[in-house]
Amino acid sequence: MDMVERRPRKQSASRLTVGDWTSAALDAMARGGLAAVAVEPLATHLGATKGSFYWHFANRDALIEAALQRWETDHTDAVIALVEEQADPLAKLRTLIETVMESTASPHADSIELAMLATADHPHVAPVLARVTERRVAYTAELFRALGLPAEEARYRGLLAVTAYLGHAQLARAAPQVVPGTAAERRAYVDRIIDLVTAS
Amino acid sequence: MDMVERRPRKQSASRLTVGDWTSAALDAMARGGLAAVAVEPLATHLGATKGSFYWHFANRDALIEAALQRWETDHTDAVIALVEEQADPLAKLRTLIETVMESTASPHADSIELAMLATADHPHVAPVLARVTERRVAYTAELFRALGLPAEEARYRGLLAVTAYLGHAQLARAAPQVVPGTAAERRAYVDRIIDLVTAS
DNA sequence: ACACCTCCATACGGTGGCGTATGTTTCTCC
DNA sequence: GGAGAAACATACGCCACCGTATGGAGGTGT
Repeated sequence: MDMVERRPRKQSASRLTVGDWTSAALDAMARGGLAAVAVEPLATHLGATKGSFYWHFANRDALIEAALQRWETDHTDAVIALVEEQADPLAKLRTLIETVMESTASPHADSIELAMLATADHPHVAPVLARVTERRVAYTAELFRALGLPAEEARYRGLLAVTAYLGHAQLARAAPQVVPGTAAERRAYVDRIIDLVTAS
Repeated sequence: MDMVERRPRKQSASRLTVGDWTSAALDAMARGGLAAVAVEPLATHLGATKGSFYWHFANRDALIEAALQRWETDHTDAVIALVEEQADPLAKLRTLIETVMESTASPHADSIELAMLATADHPHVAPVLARVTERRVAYTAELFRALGLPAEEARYRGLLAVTAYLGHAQLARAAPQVVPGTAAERRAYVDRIIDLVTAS
């Protein structure tokens, strides 16, 4: 019943692993949302059939769970690692906001997150979103604390930063024409937000 | 082919109108998103059958279009009317932000909007969202202009305000535990956002 | 009171996806 | 090189929903 990977063996070219299915699931989610994570279309996309899938997973739900779990670990780790390369707290903060705002890291990941927000009520998605969001607020608040702000104020700033990020993501998708078009304008826009959030 | 209402007649109790169906569609959308706008479940919910529906509408798509159109007109009018009751621009701005942030107007409408954001890519939803968002940014920018800010700065502030609104809506849904819990805290939080956006 | 139009119910065929049952291939190991 | 397990393919029944076809009930005008 557990979905752990067996010992790798030789892994001949035309045989799928649990990882292949979860990757395909995340891809599908980035394109068409959680509803696009459907067994039969995925199988067709991978050049296989359902028979393969139901050997690796108990059902569609198990695939969703596996995909979300992998996204949660991969995604948060990647961003934090990128930010922690910076030395001082202010540089970290700027790097963090610039990264998530411009989605330099991965537009793919951004699509997945939008898809998750679009299905925030889903029993498997909700806890993941809750954890990731809480972690983001906490981490950003920590940066503000390192900048010398008191705990309450730092937490508040973290909340504001995450709010701005989420709002920007929604805005860019719901009405791309209102958001600054050129890279330079967008950069100025992000700078402005950073100034606002970091204003004493 | 046109879906205009016929002359009202007597309208016996157990007969459905186009308006009944669109209302039910918006209700369903508030509960389960666009996917919940399904003909047969709606018919059951209304105590009718598909036969009734397909007399009033050409297909499911026509119902979605009608529902979205009604939401667009009703919703935008309601908020603007409420705000325009205020006298000076600053009071208008505060009323606007407080209203949309606290969702005092209608939690029902808020659910519908979240559902629309969740389906922002849908061919019928996308243009509605684009228009509404643009109108919000423009209207808020107009308020800032009335406060004496230059056009470019006003537009930027309007963008920021809408961003904060959307982000807050997403945050409240994706991670309710991170957002201030008590009414007093929430009020302070909103006040703080207003200060930030209106800061010179 | 009869024909007529409006509104709706019933019944049907079609599609897409889920999950299962049961073969069939391919690898592994001895 | 043959047994057994692992990884698939095929075929099936099932459900939910869409859209159509057709008949029937209820108002409407004359």
